[in-house]
Amino acid sequence: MNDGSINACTGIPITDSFFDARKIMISGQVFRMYENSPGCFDIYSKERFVRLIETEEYSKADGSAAYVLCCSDSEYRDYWYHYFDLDRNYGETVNKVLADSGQNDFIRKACLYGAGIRVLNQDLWETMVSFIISQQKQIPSIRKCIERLCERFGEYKGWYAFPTAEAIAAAGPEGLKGLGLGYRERYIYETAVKFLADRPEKEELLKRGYKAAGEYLMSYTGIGRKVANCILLFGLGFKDAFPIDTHIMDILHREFYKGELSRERLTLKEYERLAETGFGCFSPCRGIVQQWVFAYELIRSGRAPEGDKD
DNA sequence: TACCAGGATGCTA
DNA sequence: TAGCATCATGGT
Repeated sequence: MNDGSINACTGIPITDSFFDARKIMISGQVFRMYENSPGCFDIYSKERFVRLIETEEYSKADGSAAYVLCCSDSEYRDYWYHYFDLDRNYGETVNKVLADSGQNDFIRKACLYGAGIRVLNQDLWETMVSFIISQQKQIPSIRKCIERLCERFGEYKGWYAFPTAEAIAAAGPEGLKGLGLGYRERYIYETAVKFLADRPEKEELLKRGYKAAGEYLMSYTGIGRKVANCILLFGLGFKDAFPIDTHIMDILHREFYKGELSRERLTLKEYERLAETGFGCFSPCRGIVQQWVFAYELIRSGRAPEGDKD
């Protein structure tokens, strides 16, 4: 992705104990994060790029290696600090979840595994497109589609920026062919057109609240309940949003459902009830726990994606 | 070859 | 409102 011209690293140390770049990368919430070489992570967000390097120069409280974020003070202050959710105390969340998880061994293990996974605050438009693409696709395939989309429509700045809605809308409904998007081509094109017409502002959607913002997102073609919850969680910062996908359904059925129906025969309403039963106690940060549980399930089942470049 | 993937849509009853 | 078939494409 990066052509190699971006190597300067002035360095902002990140020594938070609850920060694990590799786990964040493979956790399925972000698709443009790569481990370039061992301990060296490249992250692209909207039109921005930053490099995150694991280093012995700084250490976490437990003595393990911390990180250096290669950007200026102002870039860190204005963008990446919030992007990595560094204004949130994850230690408190971990302790609360461990205390509230009761006798549920799966949640305890997921919390201990996922404690370094921060729920990133990503760009609204980028999460809308990314999670429209994500439906019925495996994570490596999602990453490839998004990269091809960036290379075709993104502005080149030494790396490819995420395409603007203008660029995708201007390409027309036929312009998205050949990227491996399949039936999602129409969803993305129509979403770009509506996004340009509405020009939704993040702050305004936040004011509307979780429910109304979700309903607005679902007015786009290709955004249903699950994708809307991903956008609410990763793009708008509603940390209580709880996306229910196939993996979460597996978990809910296996760990919380005590009935006789098979996994396929349970209705979405029943899964929502199970989610409230199992995870309602973690409000107002159910989404963070969801992300830990999701990531742990990927690892546990051997389906975690590789994060390195092709 | 058959099946599945961080689902959504449109039709039918 | 619920249940169902269908929707491209890539990977195993």
